[in-house]
Amino acid sequence: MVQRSKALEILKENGYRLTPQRVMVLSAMVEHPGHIGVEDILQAIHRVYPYIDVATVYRTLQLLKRLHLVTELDIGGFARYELVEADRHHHMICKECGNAFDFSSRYVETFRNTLVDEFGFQPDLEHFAIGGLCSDCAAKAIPHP
Amino acid sequence: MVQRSKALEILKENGYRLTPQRVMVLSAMVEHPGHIGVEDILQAIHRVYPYIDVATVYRTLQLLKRLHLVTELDIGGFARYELVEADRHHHMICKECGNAFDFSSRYVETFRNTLVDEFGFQPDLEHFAIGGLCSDCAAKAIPHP
DNA sequence: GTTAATGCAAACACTTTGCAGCCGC
DNA sequence: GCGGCTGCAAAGTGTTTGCATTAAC
Repeated sequence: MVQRSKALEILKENGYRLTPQRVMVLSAMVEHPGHIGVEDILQAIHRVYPYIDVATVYRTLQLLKRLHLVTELDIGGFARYELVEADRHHHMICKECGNAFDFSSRYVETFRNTLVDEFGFQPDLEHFAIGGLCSDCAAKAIPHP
Repeated sequence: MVQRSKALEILKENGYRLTPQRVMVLSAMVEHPGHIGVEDILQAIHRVYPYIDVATVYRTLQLLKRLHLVTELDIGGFARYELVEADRHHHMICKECGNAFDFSSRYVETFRNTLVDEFGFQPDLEHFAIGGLCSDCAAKAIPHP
């Protein structure tokens, strides 16, 4: 995983300033591993520093995305972000409870190979997410609403 | 594929009224096979009947979705819709040119089985889409922007 | 004639942008 | 001290909702 210090270093190397806000966004993401929404980040930081603005968080996330330090996940109406990890993994997002579960990229390797071989399509597996029902919610599955 | 007449029948069977607006939304989708956004639907209908409202289109699409006549695809900031086809397929969406390509569901069957077996997660493969680079755009690939 | 569906406008949630002042370097 | 960064406020998207009127049945 990308440590916070490493990320800060990369920021600096690319000529960006190390502001407390940027550090706090990174800290929030380190402390909350996995997919995290802007609202969550904001809330986490607010406990420490109540004056940070949504716009700053968005701008910071865009910056981190541009530097390939975080990835953006668009499923479900709003964006979630995640620190880039050394061991790539992907997401199953339950449409019922909204929880997200990870699975290792090795599960999709054969699938990926199929797409490349058959269609020459190069899937972007960093942004890969799949919706569905988690085992819990599937158990209490509801008939058609 | 779900024909328009069949879809209208299903609406009727479920006690919904057959309004011209609903027929027009269905017609627009039949004439524009594949993933289509609300804006596109609106534009298509406006050529024939300029008074239809966005809200009506959204409400109609929600209704059709509830009846499993269309599926919704959330990738990329706004929703796209598609008539349910008899032969399920999925989508590769090129991030460069925006084109969408289909691939048959048999390519994901093994992948699906893995998720079910390993995690008990029931992926919703009607809503399945994957971003990436199509072969054309991959060929003219650009280094990091 | 009932009742559901439409159009309109207003509200919504999430995200982006313009700008004056601030602060990391 | 310079220039990038922040906070604030305002605007921009895409989508949803409340409500009076209209039209399908």
